[in-house]
Amino acid sequence: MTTPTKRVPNARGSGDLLRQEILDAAARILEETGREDALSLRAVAREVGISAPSVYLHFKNRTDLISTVLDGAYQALSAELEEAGRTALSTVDDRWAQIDATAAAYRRFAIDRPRRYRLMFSLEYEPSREATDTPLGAVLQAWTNAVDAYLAAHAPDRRSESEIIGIHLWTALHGQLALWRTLPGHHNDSEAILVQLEQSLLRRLLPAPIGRP
Amino acid sequence: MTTPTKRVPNARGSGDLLRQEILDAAARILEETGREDALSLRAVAREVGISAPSVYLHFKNRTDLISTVLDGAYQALSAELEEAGRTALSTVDDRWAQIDATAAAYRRFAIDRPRRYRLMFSLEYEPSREATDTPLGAVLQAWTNAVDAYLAAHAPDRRSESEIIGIHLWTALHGQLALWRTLPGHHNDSEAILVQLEQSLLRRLLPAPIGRP
DNA sequence: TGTACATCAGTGAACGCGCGTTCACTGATGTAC
DNA sequence: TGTACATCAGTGAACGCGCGTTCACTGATGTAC
Repeated sequence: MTTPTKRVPNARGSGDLLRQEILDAAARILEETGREDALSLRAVAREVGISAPSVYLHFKNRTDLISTVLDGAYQALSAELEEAGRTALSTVDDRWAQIDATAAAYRRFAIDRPRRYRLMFSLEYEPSREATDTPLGAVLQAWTNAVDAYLAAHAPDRRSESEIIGIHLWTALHGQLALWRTLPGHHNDSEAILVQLEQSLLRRLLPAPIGRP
Repeated sequence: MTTPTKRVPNARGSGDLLRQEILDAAARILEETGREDALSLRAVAREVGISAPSVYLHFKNRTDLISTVLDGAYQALSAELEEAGRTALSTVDDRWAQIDATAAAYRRFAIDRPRRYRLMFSLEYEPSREATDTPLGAVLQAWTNAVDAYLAAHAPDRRSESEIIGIHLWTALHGQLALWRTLPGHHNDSEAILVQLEQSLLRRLLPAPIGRP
């Protein structure tokens, strides 16, 4: 239905508009249309309504486009994790609730847009840069922060373990998200088993809260 | 260098020979040649030295070929896990060593042939069948068995947790294998950090052995 | 105020590639008479 | 013992597809004189 005429060029100096449109389209594909394999440059161009070569005006090549998309996704993830923790804390002022909310936010992020999550962690497009100080590093940081806040409140003598426990939480929850569909009891595809596993894991990896033996 | 002449057909009634050759070739590609994405039917045919259509004499289509390869891989994995546990047990008669050996075998399986492991658990080719009684189900069973043997020896009152702890071990180790390259300290790509994480996880998820407080 | 020109944003056609699958075939081997 | 024939294992050519990337281009807009 869209007229196949030429796109009206953006005003001069506003070349960044199309760049953003391209990234938005990629996000949309990752949410809805998605193919079974990764994003294709042509599919993104089609979604925006431009010709394929136009993408090269804004990205060096397909790899560049994809890693830009991924950087945005990692940033969105760490932001959502931090935000969820903050909100929980300001609502009920409970460090356990903070961790719990962080885990739930991570689960939602992965389950609600599975294609995006898969692309993020299939890791064919390796981070290549050093882990810290990187959008991906910020994801781990969010976990470590939540754990550290919890330990500070409930087990101050174990704060040296904040990072290792943060790593355990992240990697273990990622593993659950990758494999839960293959577990017995996954029938009808309900997330119930996933929530159970998540709770069980938190209880096993974190020291019990003070005041609730 | 191979003569591009026609392949000498197998003797009558031995059609299964080629079928096995095809599966072997797929395994070889998954170990060495491997492309960045999944196995292609044509690549497998090339590796065997036959024409692409010949594959259809033995497999319904590409999906059928791949899921046959995967079934074999799941079986190999669960067999290696059980074998590692048995060997450790007969060598040192120590239930902790059994679990430890199982984890190490899992790590080797994943690290030594990363492409195979990725294909196995990228799960684009969904198991579709019910989880138990399936090659994939046997993998979980191997974990549960190892944990149950350990609990029977060291914490008999917690044997009801064998399955859930088995699931935690499996999913958590899978998560570590998926993400360890993105963690800080992974520099020079050494597995050291992975081994550390693995040990740390086992200590945190399993009750301490009797007699070693 | 008018005009030549540079610049910018974007296009259409084409390239060569590997893919899964289909089709009609070939040629050796075993079997029936 | 000889021969016609069915069967089996495998082939070559072709299909239509979507892909990433390159190329020479177009046409509107701003700027210099």
